[in-house]
Amino acid sequence: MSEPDSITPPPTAGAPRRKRTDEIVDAIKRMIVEHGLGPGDRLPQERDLIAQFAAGKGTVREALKALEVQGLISVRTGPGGGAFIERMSEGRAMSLLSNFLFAKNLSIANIYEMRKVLEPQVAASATPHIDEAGLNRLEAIIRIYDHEPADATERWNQRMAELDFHGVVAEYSDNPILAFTCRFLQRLLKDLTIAQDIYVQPEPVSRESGIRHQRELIAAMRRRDAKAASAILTEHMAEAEQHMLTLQAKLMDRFLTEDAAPARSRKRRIA
Amino acid sequence: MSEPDSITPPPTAGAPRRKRTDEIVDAIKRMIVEHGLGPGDRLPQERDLIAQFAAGKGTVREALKALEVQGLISVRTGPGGGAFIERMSEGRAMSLLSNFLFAKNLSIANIYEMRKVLEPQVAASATPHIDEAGLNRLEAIIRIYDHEPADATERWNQRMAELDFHGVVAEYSDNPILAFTCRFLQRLLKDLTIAQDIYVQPEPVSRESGIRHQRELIAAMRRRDAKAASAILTEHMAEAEQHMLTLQAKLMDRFLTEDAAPARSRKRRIA
DNA sequence: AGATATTTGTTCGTATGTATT
DNA sequence: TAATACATACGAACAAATATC
Repeated sequence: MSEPDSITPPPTAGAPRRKRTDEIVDAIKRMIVEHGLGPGDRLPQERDLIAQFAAGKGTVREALKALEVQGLISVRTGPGGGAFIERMSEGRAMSLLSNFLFAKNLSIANIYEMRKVLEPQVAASATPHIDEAGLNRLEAIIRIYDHEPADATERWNQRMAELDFHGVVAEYSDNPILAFTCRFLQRLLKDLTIAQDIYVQPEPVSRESGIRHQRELIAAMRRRDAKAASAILTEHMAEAEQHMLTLQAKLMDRFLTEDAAPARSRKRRIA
Repeated sequence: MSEPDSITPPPTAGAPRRKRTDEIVDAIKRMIVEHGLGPGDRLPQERDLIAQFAAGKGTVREALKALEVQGLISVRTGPGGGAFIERMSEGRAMSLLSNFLFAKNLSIANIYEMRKVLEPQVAASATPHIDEAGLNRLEAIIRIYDHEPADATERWNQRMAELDFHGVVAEYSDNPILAFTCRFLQRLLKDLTIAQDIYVQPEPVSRESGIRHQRELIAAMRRRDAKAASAILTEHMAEAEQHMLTLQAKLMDRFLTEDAAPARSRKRRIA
C-alpha cells in the first residue's frame, strides 16, 4: 500500500486541516475504484456531486479540474455531458514527467546510458509480436532517410524519423513500461535543445552504418530471432552514443570559442 | 508589457473554442518562462491575476489548481501568501506516472526485465559519488533483514528494506533520469498487489545469497570499482528475478486450485 | 498569547456557452 | 429552429488560515 489515501482525515492537531477540494478529489477517486468504473463510464453530474458532497460549485469544479489534469477524467458540456473516466494518454504522461525532469538538466550522455541497455531489450521483446504490417512501416520509415538531405529542414526531419523508427519497434513490445520508457527517452532527445542543435549538424550519425543496422534488425525480427535483434541494437546504440557525444563535444567547443555572450539562452529545456 | 496573448483565438472554424481556464494556464506558464521564474519565486496574487486576465475568480482558481496538480506551483494562504513556483517532487511524479500505468496491467516480469539491466547501470554510476555516510546507510539497511523475521509483518518490512537498499544506491547516481526510473520500479514492486502477496511468502529471495551480493557491492563501491559493482548487480538481479518468477508461478497455481471465486478482486492495481 | 491585517478558500446566485434532440 | 440539459464563467459575500505586531 502506498500512503495518503482513504483513511479519514487524521485528527492530528498540528496538521493544517485538509482542504475541502482535496477531500472531494479523494472521495471521487474512491468512488471510481469502489464502483469499478472504467474508461467511458460517467460520473454523477456537477450538481449531483455538489449535493452529494454538500459543497459549493467552485469547490467541486476545482476537484474535477484536478482529476482532469491527472488524466483520470474528461469533461464534456451539453446534454448527456458530464465527467467521464479516461485512460491517461501516453502524451500526457510524458508531459507530466517532463515537468519533473525540467529542472534536472539532463545530458545526452544520461539519456544514452539508458537507451543503450533498454533499446536492445525492447527490440527483443517486440520480436515475437511484430507483424508484417509493422515491418513494412519500419521499411517505409527508413526510406525517409536513406538518402542525402537537400537542406537543413530535411536533415532535421530525417533525424526525427530515425527516432520514430525505434518508437515503432517499441510499439510492438509486450512490456508496457519498457516501451513507454524507450519512447519517452526518444521524445526527450527530440526536445532537448542541445540535441536539436546537434541534429542540424551534418551527419549526426553515420548514415550507412545506421541504416545497415536497422535493416539487419528488420531481418532478425522477421525470422523471430530476438537474440540477434538485441545484439544488433546493442551495437547500433553504442555507435549512436559515440557519435552524439563527440558531436556534443564539438558543439560545446564551438560555443566556448564564440563570443562570450551567446544570443539565446543555452539553458536546456524540456517540453 | 508587450503583447503575446492578444492574437485572437485561431479562427479555425471546426475547432471547439479554447476554454478560458486553459488560456489562463498557458498564459501563466508563459509568464513563468518569460520572467525566468524559479522555485520560490512568487506569482501575482489571485486578485491581480483576476484583474490582469479580466477573468472571474473561479476561473483563475481553476487555472491555479491545474498548475498545482502539475507540480509547478504551490499556494499558501495568509499575508505574503500566494502562488509560488515549485519543483515537482519525485513522489508526485511517480504518482502521476502510476496513474498512466494503472490500466496497463504490469507484471513482475515486466518490471524485472528493466531492473536487471538498469540496476547494474545505476550502481556503476553511483560508485564514483557515494560517500562513507551513504555506505553506512547501506550497511544499516542490511541489518534490518540479516536475520530470520519473527512474524509476517517483520518479513514484509524486510522486503521493503531490501528495495530501499537499491533506492539509496540510486540516490548517489549522477544520472537523474536513470535514478528516477530505478526508484520508480522499486516503488511499483512495493505497490503491485501481486508483489505484496509474494512478499508475505517465506523466503521470496534467498537471504544469504542476497545479502552476500549486497555486501560485495558495498565493498566494490568502497574501492571505487564501478565495473565490479555492475557485475555484482547483474548477478543479484538475475537471481532475484528467478525467485520472484517462480514464486509468482506458485502463487498463481495456488489461486487456480482455490475456489473459483476468490474473495477480493485480483485485478492488479497500482497506486 | 491575543489582536489584526492579509491572502487564499468556499459558497451561492446568476448569466452565458455548447451540444443534443 | 427551438427547447433542453448540461458545463463554463462571473462576482459578491463570507469563512478560514497564517504572518506580524
